[in-house]
Amino acid sequence: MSFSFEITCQDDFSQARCGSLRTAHGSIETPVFMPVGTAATVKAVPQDWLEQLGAEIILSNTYHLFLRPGPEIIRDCGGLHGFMDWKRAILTDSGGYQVFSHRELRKVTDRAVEFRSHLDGSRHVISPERSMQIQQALGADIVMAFDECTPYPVARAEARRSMLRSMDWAARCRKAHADGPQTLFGIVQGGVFLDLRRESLARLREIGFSGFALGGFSVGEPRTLMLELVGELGPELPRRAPRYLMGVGTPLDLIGSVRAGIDMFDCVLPTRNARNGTLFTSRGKVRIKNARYKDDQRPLDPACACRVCRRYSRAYLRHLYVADEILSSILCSYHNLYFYLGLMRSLRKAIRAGRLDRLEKRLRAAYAAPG
RNA sequence: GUGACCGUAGCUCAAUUGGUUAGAGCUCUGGAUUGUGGAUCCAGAGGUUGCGGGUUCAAGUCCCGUCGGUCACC
Repeated sequence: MSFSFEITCQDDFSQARCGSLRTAHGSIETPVFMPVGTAATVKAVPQDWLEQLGAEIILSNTYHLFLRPGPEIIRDCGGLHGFMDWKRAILTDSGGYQVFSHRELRKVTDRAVEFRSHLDGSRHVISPERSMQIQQALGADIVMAFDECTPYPVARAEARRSMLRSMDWAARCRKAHADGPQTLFGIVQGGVFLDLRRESLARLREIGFSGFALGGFSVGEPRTLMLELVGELGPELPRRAPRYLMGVGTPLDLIGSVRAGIDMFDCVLPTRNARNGTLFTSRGKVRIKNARYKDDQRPLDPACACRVCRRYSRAYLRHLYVADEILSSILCSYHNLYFYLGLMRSLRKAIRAGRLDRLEKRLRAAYAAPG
């Protein structure tokens, strides 16, 4: 058995819990944040820096790797682990989300998704079976079912039709999933309709998965609505399996969802925002391109112990960003991941100490709306 | 020195035969970014049209002078 999940601590005051996820590539302390490495790289962050940051698992993407360089090449290079020389755990997304975000390039039927490559316009088809096949070639420790991400806003009837299609696909993924070291997670859909979400979850439980994800959130719905739904659904997800909220989120989203019993997250926010000059600090967001930092010699976040904050000034970081220097992305991405992974460490610690409230209060002070 | 051409936003340029409140791109300033298209989007600021006269109901546009620039010729 190369995969297992053990709950090591349950918070007395909320649904939050700490756990340990075991994979063939090491164990993972939860709640965990998975940096996003779409194209077999967490953009601008070398693998050994990721190790230093304490990342125990990263996410990569079936859609992008399927188009380039192609699953055969990666398989022949020893799977994603060998290809990118990453010795810790990897989760691959199934490509379902790209079907959603590249809406204009696709055609969805019950059987499969036809789409045109965003790179060269070439035509391709991905079915649930094909997604499983590709993900097997990529060789991640955790693979996701191929789903349809329901957009927002959406009419209830359409949300149900979409959810049922995803559930049918989930069953096909289960069937197509080969025995081996990889483990398969199912994805709850149903838009913003709680009863549809429950129906989706019931079907997934029937099919049987080793982990359960909430998909289709943060697609434009009000943030409070998402947190409300996650607050309801989190505790209803199977207690003894890992619970994964896909694509989320901001620091406040994370803590709110952890309280609802979520164990796993991924989000492009820390890395994408880093490249766009928006940095996460203990005092809230810092937009390093702002003119006020032009001659600011203080560290980005005086309370942060990362190598960027120890060594460089805001003035220098701003200069790198404004001058469009490569080092800007590198340093900012490193810092933002340091912040996110540190936040997760603090969350785990707070759960064990029963002090989640205090941490949330502090975060809220820094990140209260708007932003 | 003589002649020709040109002076419009920080930069590069628009603006119908003279016709509303002189526009755009870039830059600049602020914001967005949630299972990543190294992408993109939104908003804002910025002008005595080199300067001074004149003609006209009306001048960035026509005329005169002046300052500055570029080129050609002495």
